[in-house]
Amino acid sequence: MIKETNGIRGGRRGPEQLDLFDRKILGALAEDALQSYAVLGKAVNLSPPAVHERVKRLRRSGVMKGAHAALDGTALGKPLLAFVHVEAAGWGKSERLMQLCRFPEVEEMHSVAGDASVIFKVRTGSPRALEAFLSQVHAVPGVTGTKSYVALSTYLERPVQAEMTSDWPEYPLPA
Amino acid sequence: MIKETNGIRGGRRGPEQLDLFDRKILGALAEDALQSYAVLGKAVNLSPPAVHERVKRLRRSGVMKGAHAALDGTALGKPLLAFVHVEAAGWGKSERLMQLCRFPEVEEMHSVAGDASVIFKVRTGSPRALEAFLSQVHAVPGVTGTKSYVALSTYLERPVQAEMTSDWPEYPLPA
DNA sequence: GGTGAAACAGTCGCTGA
DNA sequence: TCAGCGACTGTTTCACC
Repeated sequence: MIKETNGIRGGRRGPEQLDLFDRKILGALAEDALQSYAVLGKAVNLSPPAVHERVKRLRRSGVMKGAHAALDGTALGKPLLAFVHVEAAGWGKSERLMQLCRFPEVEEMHSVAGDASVIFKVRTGSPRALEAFLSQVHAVPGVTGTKSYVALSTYLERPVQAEMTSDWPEYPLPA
Repeated sequence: MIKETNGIRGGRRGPEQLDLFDRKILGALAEDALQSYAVLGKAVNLSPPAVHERVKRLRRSGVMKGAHAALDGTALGKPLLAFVHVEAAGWGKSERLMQLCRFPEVEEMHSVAGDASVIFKVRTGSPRALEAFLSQVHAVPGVTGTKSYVALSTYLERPVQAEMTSDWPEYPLPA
């Protein structure tokens, strides 16, 4: 006989709900993934092994996919950030278009609903490099046009946040 | 007398150029910020203390700003990703608009050149929550309209890459 | 999930080139 | 002056309560 120690159903696996401890741990790791389990445990009132156990579980379940260094694009020689909207005849997502992801300048690629088929987020070293990317996009069969939005200032750029505003409509604007 | 051992000028400090070792280290840390200096050193053929010294220097100079955990939006209960373009009368960037960054659903905010003043990247739990965000945007004085691009699929989403394609125009499409 | 101990890696000082 | 080596400190991680 199987003892049900996991809450509701013993057989449930995968999309298990996250409790407040998990949210706090994930939020702290999203801010700084390099802090030790000791300080992490202090922040959430848990022992280091307990934190470690939860982090391992969160990584296994796929909620936390890893940790990445945050690099400064300008310092790396890529001061130009742009969002490129691609309009295409028919179904925009083609194998040919996805090959553009090979370029290290491309950071994101989404297919979207709206008056665009695909949106690229591109960080280049110069307007010339952005032009070269656009020429590559236009060389893809089916592409009918592009619209580029060059970032003048970036006021916020952060990873996925663990918190949610529980009830949006009534949520007050924070002071 | 000061010996010039740092390449060109001994007195230069701050925006020092990155050599191939730095690029490799940064690239490896962008992929996985949690790997030890030992394996990092093996990857770039450097001793662990040497790698550590370089990482410290890169953090001081601001090229590497930190490390963040990569969380899965869907697993966190935020399956809906959207880019919201804000059109505003006059200069779009207002203090009132920047307060929207307080919402954890907002991940990016850029002022851009093009037929939009500001672009938000928003990750919400439901269409209802996105609607609530849009209502907050429209409540900001000066905002004349919004255009939302809801992501249907995300084909690529990665941090700033350390590599650059040295010469874009002639760069061949990778197979 | 908490407590202890062992294994491990990060960190500093030293030596050699 | 810089890279490689060894000892100390702190963290990770395991077995047990």
